[in-house]
Amino acid sequence: MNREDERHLYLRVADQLRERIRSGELQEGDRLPSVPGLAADLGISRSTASEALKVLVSEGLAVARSGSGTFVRLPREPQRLIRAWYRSTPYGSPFMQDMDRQGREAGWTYESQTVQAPSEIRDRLGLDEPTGDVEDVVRTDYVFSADGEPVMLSTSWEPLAVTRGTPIVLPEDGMLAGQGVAERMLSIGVPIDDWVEEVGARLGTAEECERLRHAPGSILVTIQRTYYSGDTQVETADIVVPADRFTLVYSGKMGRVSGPDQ
Amino acid sequence: MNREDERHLYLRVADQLRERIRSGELQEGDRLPSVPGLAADLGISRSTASEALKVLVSEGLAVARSGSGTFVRLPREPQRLIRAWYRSTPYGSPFMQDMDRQGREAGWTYESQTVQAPSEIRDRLGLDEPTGDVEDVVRTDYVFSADGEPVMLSTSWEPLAVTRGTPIVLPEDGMLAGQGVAERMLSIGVPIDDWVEEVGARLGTAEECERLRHAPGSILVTIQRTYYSGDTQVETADIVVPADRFTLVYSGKMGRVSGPDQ
DNA sequence: TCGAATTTGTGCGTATGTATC
DNA sequence: GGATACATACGCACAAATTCG
Repeated sequence: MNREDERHLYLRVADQLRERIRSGELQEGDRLPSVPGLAADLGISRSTASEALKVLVSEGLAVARSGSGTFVRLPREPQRLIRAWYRSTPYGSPFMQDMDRQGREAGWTYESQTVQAPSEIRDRLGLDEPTGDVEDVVRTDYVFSADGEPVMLSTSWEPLAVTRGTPIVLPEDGMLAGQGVAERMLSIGVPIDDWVEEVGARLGTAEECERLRHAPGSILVTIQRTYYSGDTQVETADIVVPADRFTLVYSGKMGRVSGPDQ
Repeated sequence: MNREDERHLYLRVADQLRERIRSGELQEGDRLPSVPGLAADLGISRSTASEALKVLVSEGLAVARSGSGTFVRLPREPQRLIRAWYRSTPYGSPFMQDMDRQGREAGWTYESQTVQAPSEIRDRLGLDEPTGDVEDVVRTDYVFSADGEPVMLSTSWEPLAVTRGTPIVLPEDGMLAGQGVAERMLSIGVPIDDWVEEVGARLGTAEECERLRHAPGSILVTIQRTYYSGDTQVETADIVVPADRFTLVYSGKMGRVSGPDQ
């Protein structure tokens, strides 16, 4: 298990703790030895003990709670997030459906503001160069949670050219709040025909990890989703989910053309 | 940009450095200020300066080279890998098509062997418990390259129950070598109707990173692909691509059922 | 409600090892 | 070899969060 007899003290201490987790001696939710405790037991400095615990946290095997302790957190089998079936449904957003299917309680918080779209978003929405300081999109930041635990972040951008003057300018306002983009757009006569998702992965920023209550440096799966009505983009969103919690499931029929440009 | 006026010194220093990268003052490959340099310039301790640089490294914006310095490493614009259009085509595998479209020269090496499927693969292929030591799948390991550079690894599993006694038992043998699974299966009267891809991300193992000529610890996007003919699985594959090189593009029409179990 | 004890996190200092130039 | 750089390891102090009596 050990590589090259491990020159560094903090790595050896981390190995030792990891082994106690692997063997089952320390179980999910158990408290790991405290920094001062470890230091005293092993005759090492508190800094070194702290470094060792940080290794486990960065590996996702533990979470540190300030003032309380460091606790074992075994990686769960990632949940499947279905992203290609039944995309349009009259009852709630795709996320809610997915959580329902898995018997978990979905929740979300959001914050909308009207802004001028940055250039990357302009590209994705097919907007022309801005004229002066005109605000031309509604940006909504979501935090989605399952059983009260934050699990997905999303930033949605909707062009005011599409929604201005309609009852759904603010996504989470009015009768169709929480209904998903497709239903809201349909209600103002803009049916969404096609979707495109661009999937990647990267390390989470400090801010993202904090909002997801994840260790800094966690791997995130990123989705850039764009919705089309005919040939025009009517919404685009940046979605991130922690890679250790979710896998995305796409599916389709073979040999069919199913993209927006055909 | 800053949240809650950033209580912590090392985070403020990190912000400052990040801003110098974002603004273009520090470019790809440039050396960031050294730990002692930062400490002297800003009147902070070396430990704090070191912590600030670690933040950028953990965000993937910089790499630290012991004895040399810490250098800016901007993420490259990833290539798009189309995974939902024109899945079945008579001319070459989906990977070849994709590279063609981008004007890059596709290549691959492979190695096939007949083995007994491990339990996880049995699940994915819907195989029963093995009887003794019977070998029941053909496993093929691929390394795909673009312009001579390795960019994608794939391990494919095909049940012998489907291909035994046919000319395509070995994927890269005979007339249909390099033609993709769908064409090969079709040639023996097994049309592939549906595909399912499960997408995740994780750190690459040392071996994977080496085979991809990537730095150890790179983030990989993982795909578990399964092909169905009717209700039976006829192939499954584990595909990995470096997250800094590729994003995956999926697309579809809204509100259609397009999965294998409907 | 308050305070004492504990724990993590941050920040400072120093020293040493080792890689790079 | 010498200078410089990062990484590890030690020490200490204090702040902030949590727990518990």
